[in-house]
Amino acid sequence: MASHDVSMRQLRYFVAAAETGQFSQAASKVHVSQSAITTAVMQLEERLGVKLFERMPYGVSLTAEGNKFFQHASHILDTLQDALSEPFFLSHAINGVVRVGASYTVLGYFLPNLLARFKRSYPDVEIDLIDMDRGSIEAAVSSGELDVGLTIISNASDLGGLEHSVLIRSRRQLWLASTHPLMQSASITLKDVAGHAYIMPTVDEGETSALRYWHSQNLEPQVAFRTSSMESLRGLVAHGFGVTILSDMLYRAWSLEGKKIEIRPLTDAVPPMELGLLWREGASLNEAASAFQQFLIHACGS
Amino acid sequence: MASHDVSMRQLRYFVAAAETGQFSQAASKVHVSQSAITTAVMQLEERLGVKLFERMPYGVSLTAEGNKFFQHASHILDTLQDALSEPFFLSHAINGVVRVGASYTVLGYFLPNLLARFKRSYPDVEIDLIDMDRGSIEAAVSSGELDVGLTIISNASDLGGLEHSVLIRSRRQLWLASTHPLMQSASITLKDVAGHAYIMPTVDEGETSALRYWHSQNLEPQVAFRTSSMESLRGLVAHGFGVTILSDMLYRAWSLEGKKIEIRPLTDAVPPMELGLLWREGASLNEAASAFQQFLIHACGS
DNA sequence: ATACAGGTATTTGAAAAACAAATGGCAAGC
DNA sequence: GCTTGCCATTTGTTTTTCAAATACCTGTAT
Repeated sequence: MASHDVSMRQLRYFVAAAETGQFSQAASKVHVSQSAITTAVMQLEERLGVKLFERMPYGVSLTAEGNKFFQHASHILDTLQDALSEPFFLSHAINGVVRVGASYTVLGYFLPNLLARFKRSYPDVEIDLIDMDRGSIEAAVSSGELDVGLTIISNASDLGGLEHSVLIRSRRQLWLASTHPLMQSASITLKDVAGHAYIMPTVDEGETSALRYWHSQNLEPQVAFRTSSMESLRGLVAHGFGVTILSDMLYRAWSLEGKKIEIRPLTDAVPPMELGLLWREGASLNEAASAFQQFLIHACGS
Repeated sequence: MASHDVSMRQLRYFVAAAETGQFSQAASKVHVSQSAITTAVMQLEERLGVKLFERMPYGVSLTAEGNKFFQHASHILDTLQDALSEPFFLSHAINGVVRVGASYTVLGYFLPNLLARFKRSYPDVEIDLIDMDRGSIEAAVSSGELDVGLTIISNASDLGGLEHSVLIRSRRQLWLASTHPLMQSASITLKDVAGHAYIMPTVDEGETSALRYWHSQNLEPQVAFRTSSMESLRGLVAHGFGVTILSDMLYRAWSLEGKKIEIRPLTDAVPPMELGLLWREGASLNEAASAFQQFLIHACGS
């Protein structure tokens, strides 16, 4: 009587709720009534013996345990989608090696899940993964040393000789501690942010890409720290030493020490981060590389 | 009207059927009636538009597509189990590096899934994975160069100074092509196998461990090929060039070219393969290594 | 203070899904 | 040709899921 089994339906509703931050909005996203979401989440919480959401007057927000469960749940739904949408026939026949270059944040935040999923669908394709900066990746793809590259394409100015496809566009938002004064503001502009200590990430050309939109509004961030470590950045933000603006792809709600990091949209049009796939113009990819390319495009498509 | 959503329940029933090879046996395994299994599998087949099982008079057997779907489905159920059974509280706080040594087949066939699952549960633990032979792993664990080792423990004779825990016992069975004459026999002994061409795997001490049980019955295999490549071995078996005896852990129903490989139990008591975790006697593991150890033991437990 | 607006929780009766048990059909082995 | 051990189908019951209405809770504006 304790553990009515967890269902896909519950996971779908839970994930929708986690993604939207509101039960009612989640309800319309998955085309059911709000009570269905409420009930499903309650059943999950009962089954797990853990509160998954903190109920706020304006919606809900994941607890630490909820956040963890969210990782698992999304992974399950992703895997299910792979299982359902695959071209059933050829994938087992494909083998070979794909040489992939990826830049730092792509490697750490974007690829791990997708690689594991790819491997499950194409068990006989070997991925040769190389960690490089954007410039080197572009050069190596051009010269044919790499089959494909994965970079933050919005940092690139000229991609002569390379074909590309944008895999995800990830909105840039303000990261801040729950206790930060800006949490009070209903809406936040870049000018508001300029009045507070800023933590400048330096990985993957973070500084130049940030300054591009700061300068386009004739503003200057008040840089208090400069770091190439995402972990330390998270810690600094969580403890209220400053705020930063980064893409949702890099966002994790919790710092290593278990303090929550909040995000708020910026009303200025800060351009989104674009992560893209590069390959050599005109060159025909081998079968394995082509499968990898198609897989990524498809997995990011919906 | 086409796509009544796939449910966990269907996946559970499907996986049970795939594992047992009989709907009726699967039914009793998951404590439902046989018609429930039939219906669930039919719904899946309808949803996917693909036949998952070949119905035989003595049970069912996965099709190529079914086998593929089976990989995904088991992964989903594993992930769900991780999500439900985790100690929710500490895992996010744990970070550090675990140095793991694993031998060839362990690395290729046992670890990939588990590593991905571990990473999802403990995102801040880094696994430093090193490919070594059994002897070197035992030495490196003894000396403290590695935190833990993963080896085929049934090959070891003496583990002085090392603690160990058997993670899985994997039954050794006969692999053969669907067209092989031995497929006709209702029951097969080692002596029967001695009358046919044998393909001898040489990886991970395959030859010495095989000869151990051959010689204990005063028999000698008729070795036609000797190979260190699992891929070529699979191809040779699938094409009927010979048979081999290997553990279920290494078994995959389909060769790279898409030909099916069958397995049959041996009526002689061929000892199972034992895969074990090694660590240094008396040494206290660091937090990350200990989490890894516990995770493996738990994940293999049920 | 009070009303309101935006959220979540609860109740209720109807619709759909899942179930077990019984029955039917099919093929292999005796 | 009978029996046995499978999977498939049918049937009526039980359980789950659902939407809609309503209650509730909490900040905000009046």
